[in-house]
Amino acid sequence: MLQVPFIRENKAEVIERLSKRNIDAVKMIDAVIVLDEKRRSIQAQLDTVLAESNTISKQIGGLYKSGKVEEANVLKAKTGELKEKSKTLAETLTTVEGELKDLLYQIPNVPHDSVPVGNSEADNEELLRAGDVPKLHEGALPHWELAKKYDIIDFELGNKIAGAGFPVYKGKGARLQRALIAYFLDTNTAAGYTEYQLPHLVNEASGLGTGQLPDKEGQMYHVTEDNLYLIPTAEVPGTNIFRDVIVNESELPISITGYTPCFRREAGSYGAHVRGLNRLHQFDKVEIIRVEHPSKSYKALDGMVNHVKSILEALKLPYRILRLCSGDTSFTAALTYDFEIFSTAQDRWLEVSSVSNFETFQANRLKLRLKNNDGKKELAHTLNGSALALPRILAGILENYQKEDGIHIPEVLQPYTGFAKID
RNA sequence: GGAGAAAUGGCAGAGUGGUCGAAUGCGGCAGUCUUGAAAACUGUUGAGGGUCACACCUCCGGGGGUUCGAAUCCCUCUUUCUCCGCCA
Repeated sequence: MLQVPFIRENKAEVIERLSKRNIDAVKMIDAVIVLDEKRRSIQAQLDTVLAESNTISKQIGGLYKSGKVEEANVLKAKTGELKEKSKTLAETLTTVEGELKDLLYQIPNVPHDSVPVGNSEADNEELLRAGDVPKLHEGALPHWELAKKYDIIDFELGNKIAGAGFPVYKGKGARLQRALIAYFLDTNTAAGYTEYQLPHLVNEASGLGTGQLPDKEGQMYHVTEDNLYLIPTAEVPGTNIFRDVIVNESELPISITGYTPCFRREAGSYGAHVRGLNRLHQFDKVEIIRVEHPSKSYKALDGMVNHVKSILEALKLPYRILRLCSGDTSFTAALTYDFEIFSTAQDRWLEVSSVSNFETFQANRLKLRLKNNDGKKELAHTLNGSALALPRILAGILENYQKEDGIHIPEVLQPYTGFAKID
């Protein structure tokens, strides 16, 4: 959520920057300013009425004490009118505040200056391509075939138990999943992130805090009985640790990591591109989250990018880094870098991480503030990224590391898997 | 799930209808003292709205009500604790 004072003071700039997202924000921004003025004017009127009413109440108290009941009753009669007035004003205020909030919920974050203009993923800017694409033997298979051949992932079984998009990992497949989670967590904690285990269901306030609600309501599984949502990413419970929190500047940066399963309804996805592990309703992910001082958040973002890079390099997977274009950058993010690994067997790039700076967009909804060293309060910046999402990493390992005699496990993972080959 | 108790500032904890945004202690911050530190002492220290700045308004778990006036009374929801039941 953008900050109203920022919108008010930088109206033209906000509209200009939002236009990068192909949004004509003129009407919305004007409406925000009008509603905010209305809000403040009504607030002021209400305050005046309440002030008068408070004064009279105090006088009545004094009169009663000195036994002047008659005079007190005269004043009492006066308060009825004030009460009516304040009630009406308070109702109007609630309405206007609601309208303003609804409107603000509809306005996405303003993209960072470096974000290239574009409509789709085709316009994303490739910044780096690294790692060797292996030459596979004749008859190399895509991961869903490999999964069947070595009996490590059973998609049909998952289908039976839950439905499409809920794979069952077994044997060395299950162990490899566990190894990846442990390896990622160890790597992240070694880099200074504190490990958390977080709830997998969250309440409505948390969904609003990080921006999944109301914008992406249909993408989350909703447990209506208890009004809870299954998390689509650890970003939601992880970032909401800091909802309604004021941190001291000296406590920054805050760096946390956590493994969670992620649940996504993926309404509207279909076809060959969602085959196998490419798109799932339930998958595992290790997330990194940071809370930063605004002056340091972009440096932190670079640090996170380098961290993810180092993991992919350790796994020896061919990858590239993209700077997402305005059309592909999510609603809440100001700047996002995507990591993709190249799957030789599928001959396509697979997204494995998305690292974003949300600046104050989430913090404003979360009311996550920092008290700087001068004692002044301002909104903090939040960031997060995957380090990493499992399914496509697994797909990449299976496909890129396949040899005729089986799938060779990347060296760094072997201490975690306890085996060097799946055959 | 049943019975009872409770929810107040960073923490602990007073406050049961008016002068309470709220005693006191701890913690935090600043200062005095000290070569420095500790101790001791002094001062200061919640959040939001509003204003150029004040004034002023709101907030004592959430929501609603009674009253001229609510942290205080009533209703309701949530959460926590104790006991019982069930249970990985």
